[in-house]
Amino acid sequence: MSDLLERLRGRGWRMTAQRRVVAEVLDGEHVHLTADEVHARAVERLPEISRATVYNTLGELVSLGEVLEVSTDRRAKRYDPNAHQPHQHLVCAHCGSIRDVHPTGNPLTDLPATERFGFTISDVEVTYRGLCPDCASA
Amino acid sequence: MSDLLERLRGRGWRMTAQRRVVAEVLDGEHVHLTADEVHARAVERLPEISRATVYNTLGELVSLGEVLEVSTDRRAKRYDPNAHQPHQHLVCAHCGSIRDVHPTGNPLTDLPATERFGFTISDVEVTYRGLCPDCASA
DNA sequence: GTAAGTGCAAATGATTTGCACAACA
DNA sequence: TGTTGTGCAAATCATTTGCACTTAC
Repeated sequence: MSDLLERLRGRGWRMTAQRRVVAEVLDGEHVHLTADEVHARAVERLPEISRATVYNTLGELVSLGEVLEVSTDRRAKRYDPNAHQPHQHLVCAHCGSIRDVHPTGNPLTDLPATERFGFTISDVEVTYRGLCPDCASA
Repeated sequence: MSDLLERLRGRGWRMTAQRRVVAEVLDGEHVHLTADEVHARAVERLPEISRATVYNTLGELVSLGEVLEVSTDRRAKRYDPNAHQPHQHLVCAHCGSIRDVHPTGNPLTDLPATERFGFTISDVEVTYRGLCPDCASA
């Protein structure tokens, strides 16, 4: 419960029914949804919301830095509302589901200059891959 | 130069001109190509090769475990021929290019049982994000 | 000779876009 | 009231597929 809505309002984000619903669907989730899943849940609360609006809104939240875009495979991108706390991802190799896990004292692996090939590094991501309980038992 | 061709022949992979060219294009690369880039380079050597064949062949190399599929964003997947040595990736947030970097004694972060949420973990990936020299200077 | 690979073109799935209409500030 | 957001439908991009043809073994 990080009160995404609160933060957005504080930033002067123009509020509409559709935007509120999208933010509400995302807020506090630790299992990340695809744009289509967000749309499906949004429709439950606001039947006339369109897919395009959900895509636009998600894209906007990403550029505001309030939501992270996570792509793990060629399937749909997933949206992670926990852009604040540093965390890692657990990804199911079979169904593509993603959930957050929290840093366990992992040494923020640093890359020596000789291995940077001129890149300016701004972020390091750690992803654990495996099977989620549902896929493992199927 | 890991001689991908050698290994494939050794595994009894049915060889054709198209498959040879695809394997040759990938072999030894440390900067990873998209399917379309592989196709473009393959066409230079074998003008009549089709995109579908390149896709088929790449998919096959992936299921043989000889090539790794890397997806970092919603752009095209990229193919990494160094499925053997463990390594990490350096990704340009702007143009999407990817290159290998080699482990620098980083402790393969382990995830405690309490943070696994029932997942069976089989792999850990580390990705460095930033800007490549070209995009940084642009 | 025959199973397997290839090319083409059409199909698919996720996401984006153009544009007329509607609604927040 | 004017700028910004919304919905629809059509467009785009990467990738996959169906199917008749060709080829490695």
